[in-house]
Amino acid sequence: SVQLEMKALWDEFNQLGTEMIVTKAGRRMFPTFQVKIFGMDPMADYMLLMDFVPVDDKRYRQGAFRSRRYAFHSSSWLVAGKADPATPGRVHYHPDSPAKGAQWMKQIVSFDKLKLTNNLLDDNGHIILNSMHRYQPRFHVVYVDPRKDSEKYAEENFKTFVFEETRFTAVTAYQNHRITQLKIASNPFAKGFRDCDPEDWPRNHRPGALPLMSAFARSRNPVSSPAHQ
Amino acid sequence: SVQLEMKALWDEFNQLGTEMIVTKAGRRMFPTFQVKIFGMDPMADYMLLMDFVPVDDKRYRQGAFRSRRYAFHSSSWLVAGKADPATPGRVHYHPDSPAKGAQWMKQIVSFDKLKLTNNLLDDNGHIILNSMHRYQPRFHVVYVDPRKDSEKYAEENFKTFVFEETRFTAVTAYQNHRITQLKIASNPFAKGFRDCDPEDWPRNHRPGALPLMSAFARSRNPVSSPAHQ
DNA sequence: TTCTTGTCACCTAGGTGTTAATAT
DNA sequence: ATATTAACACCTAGGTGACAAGAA
Repeated sequence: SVQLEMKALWDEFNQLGTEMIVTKAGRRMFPTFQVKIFGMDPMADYMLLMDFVPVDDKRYRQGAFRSRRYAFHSSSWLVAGKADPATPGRVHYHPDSPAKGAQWMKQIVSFDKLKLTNNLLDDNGHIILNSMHRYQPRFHVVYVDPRKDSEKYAEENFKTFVFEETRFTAVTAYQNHRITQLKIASNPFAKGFRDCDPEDWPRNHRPGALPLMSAFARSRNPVSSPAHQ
Repeated sequence: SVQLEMKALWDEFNQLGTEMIVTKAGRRMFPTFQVKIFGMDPMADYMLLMDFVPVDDKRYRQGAFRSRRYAFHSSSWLVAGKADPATPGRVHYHPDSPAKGAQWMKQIVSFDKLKLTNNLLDDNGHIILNSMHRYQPRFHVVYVDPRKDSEKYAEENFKTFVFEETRFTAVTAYQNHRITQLKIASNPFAKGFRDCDPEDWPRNHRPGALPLMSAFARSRNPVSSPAHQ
């Protein structure tokens, strides 16, 4: 059996509609997909891997609303048509694969080396996704069968785990400002964009508590004026 | 067969008498021990590991000379007595072990995670060495024998490689100023201590060329006065 | 006197969202 | 109008030798 780590954080994102950035060079996921694993044979070898399947066959686009002077993204997604043709999906093997069950079980397994890209020609082995499409991460455990004719038993040596709260929309830029703020509030690498209570997160964070979000406008670079032509 | 990487740099250090810093928390080696491997069975599993054996049974101490106002370390080592009793030496498994021969051979194998410590009670799995003693790094390749009674064949499944130019003295602080300067000149992490030709190293470095060393005295923090009571 | 320890400024290496410019 | 890209400031994380103080 498998237990999703940081489930509370995943839930919080999922409630807003999780978005993951995709870039040409590859971008890590946040939250990172991490699991605790139970019930393996400690002495047997296993391969751990992830892949990503489309949640539906739709392409999305952003709804928007407009103030007197500015246009803002709303948090609503509109269906924009049929999904782009999906190339055969890549898989990401956990870099420690293969390893013994004992090794996998003795600590949290983290897929923090996994990167998402929108570059169809990527040759870095990253996961290729279409922007503005929704995806479901899947986690697979493969028992390395020592028998010569192990192909025959592929079915029974293979187990898949799906956590629906890890679903997300692939984007090249964040569409929902609340997602942005929650990322800034919870990802240590985005600490530079926080503007309040540097102590209070994530140490004292409780799932029920209100996220420490700032107002819409944050002019970190007051030199440049807002773009509105 | 195995080929030592950065041999020219190792030779340059070895000519001066290589020193490696040991600390309580653990310090990496520089140069890093890296090898290219040839002639493995691409489909077989191998474990790669290193250990460190005393070169002799001596403890060393520094010779010194004295100017009118300051005492300097010389580059000469004096025998200071018999070696400290050696605890059973630890080994460092390359973190990718075990892996297929094909995997090991397709790129340089680097032991950059290996750390040296002088803390006899270290529980981080670092290599424990006695300061002021000389050591010879050794590189071992272990073929993972799939046979049930593999213990019987331990001898033939084991191969050791020794590069004498990687010998060094473990120290808690550098003794030979030329070693310090060569480390500063060639280790990217010490770039902050260079004071000349930031372009010229290591890009244009040739084994025959003179190392880009600065003079003895370098007062980076002019606030504090030199210690000479 | 000689060696060891802990702290520090200064780096490498790379993960963030922002922003302006560009592409579609 | 909307989506993508590339450069950037600002972080995390951790590897350097210098230095002053402490230990043997």
